[in-house]
Amino acid sequence: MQTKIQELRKLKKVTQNELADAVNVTRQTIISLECGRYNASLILAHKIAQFFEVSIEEIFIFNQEDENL
Amino acid sequence: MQTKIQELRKLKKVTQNELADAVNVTRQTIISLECGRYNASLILAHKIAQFFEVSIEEIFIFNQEDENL
DNA sequence: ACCAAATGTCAAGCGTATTTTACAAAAAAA
DNA sequence: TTTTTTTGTAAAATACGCTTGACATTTGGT
Repeated sequence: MQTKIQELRKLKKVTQNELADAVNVTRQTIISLECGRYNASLILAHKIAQFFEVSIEEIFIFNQEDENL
Repeated sequence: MQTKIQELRKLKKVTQNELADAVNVTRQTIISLECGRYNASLILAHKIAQFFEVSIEEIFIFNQEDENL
């Protein structure tokens, strides 16, 4: 699962820590999402999308390899 | 977390089993989602949205009580 | 070159989404 | 009414998102 989190974060000039605080998770979680290590929960995805004022589909990129849960 | 899964499913005249098979999860998972027992993963949400040809935001309804992960 | 902030890695643990199996109730069909 | 399909419930096991804490590396400013 790829995401545009890092891209949007740099556009908005926000640090990992600031984003983590804003959506109420650990910095670790942000790092892992940016590095594509695992898939966010739906609610976290929604919070991040809200933070950047875009839709979930605009941030998270689904490819065929993500067919597993 | 409320969803419109049941509503869309009945519109499309699809059984829980058929939907479960289509998105590659157990029928239990569909039941639990329809009953709002827990929150779907992002990928599952995406697959369900794709199945019904709508956006994630059109199916899953986020309310303030979902502020926890 | 130095210092501090930002980013990254690793490993153990907790909570919860999802699976599995088996069975019960309701609805539809015959 | 009987049979089959669909929907629901319950409990135990597994998988994985997320946390915590400690430490390493990179980046930028002075």
